[in-house]
Amino acid sequence: MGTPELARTLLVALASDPGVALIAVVAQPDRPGGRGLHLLPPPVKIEAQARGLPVLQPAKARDPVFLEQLRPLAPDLIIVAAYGQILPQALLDIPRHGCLNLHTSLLPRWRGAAPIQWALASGDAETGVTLMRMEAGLDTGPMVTTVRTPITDADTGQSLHDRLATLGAELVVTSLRDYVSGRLMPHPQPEEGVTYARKITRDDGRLDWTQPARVLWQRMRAFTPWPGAFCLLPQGSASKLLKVHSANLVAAEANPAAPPGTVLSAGDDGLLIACGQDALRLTEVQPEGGRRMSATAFLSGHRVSRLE
RNA sequence: CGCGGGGUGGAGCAGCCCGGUAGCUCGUCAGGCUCAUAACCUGAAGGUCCUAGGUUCAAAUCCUAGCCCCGCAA
Repeated sequence: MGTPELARTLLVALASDPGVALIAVVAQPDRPGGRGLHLLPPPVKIEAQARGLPVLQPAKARDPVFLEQLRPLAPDLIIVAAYGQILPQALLDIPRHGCLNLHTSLLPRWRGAAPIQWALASGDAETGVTLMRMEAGLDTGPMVTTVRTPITDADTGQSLHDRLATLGAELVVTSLRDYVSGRLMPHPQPEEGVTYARKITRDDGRLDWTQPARVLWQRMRAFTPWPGAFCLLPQGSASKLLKVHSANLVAAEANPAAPPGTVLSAGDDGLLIACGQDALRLTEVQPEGGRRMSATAFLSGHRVSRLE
């Protein structure tokens, strides 16, 4: 059971394991998306269909009709990755070996919806994936295995996601047999260190210049590719959106007088913006309606003294 | 028919409403100055103004259709 790219990666790994017999794939229903709001099938569905696997897409996983549909399939095990819905106990009880969840953090840190992003946004030095036995609670179940990976300055939500997806898929494939045979026993999560990774919203991408530059830099990378980082470009009475694709952290030279958002300098090396503490050098931006471009290119057609 | 912005020398933009001389910043090239707030001065090269029709004496500009890029929304 899963929905987005993470689940697709896992599905590919499982499908290539001759020891695993996939019975069915469960994903969230197709949702309208993209320009024009066409109905888009989730990545895991596309992959499953390409491999001729049955796909179930219940509107609600707790729907009794769905549960009765699932029960006769008699799965030994259900593996879940970013399915996107709470699974009721009645569902967790169906497989003989229970349900395993692949969670993209080092539990109990960052339980919840957006663990990859919040690990990055919070400046964690490392993160990882946890394979855990599911309980009714939100990511509270006992852990089977874990893989750790350091977070580098170059990491973004995208790069971390891809890496964790690969690591996670390998982890599942390598530990599946030991779990089923009982050689790998789940152990409870520590009670210390629990944090929650709440869902990301559009507004999380908004750059608040009163924040320290380091925080903005971390959030920028965390929220790539979505919602990305953006601020407002004052234009007459209105304001236009300005996305920031890449930026560097710059230690503040003495410039306490400049209010946050002030353009400290602009030139071939980008746009230097005053923050609550230190400064951020924007090197690649994208004005609303335009394509992404270097800050230098942007400056050729725009005079800007302040961002909001 | 979800909403909206855009396609103009190599790059980024203005001009379009109110048709009539191709503009600005950067880059390139040549020269000057001598080291400059992102913005020193002078000169030069470089453009089928996305495409196809239409209106007009005249279309980057108005009308119609199409292609391409992007933001919001998910």
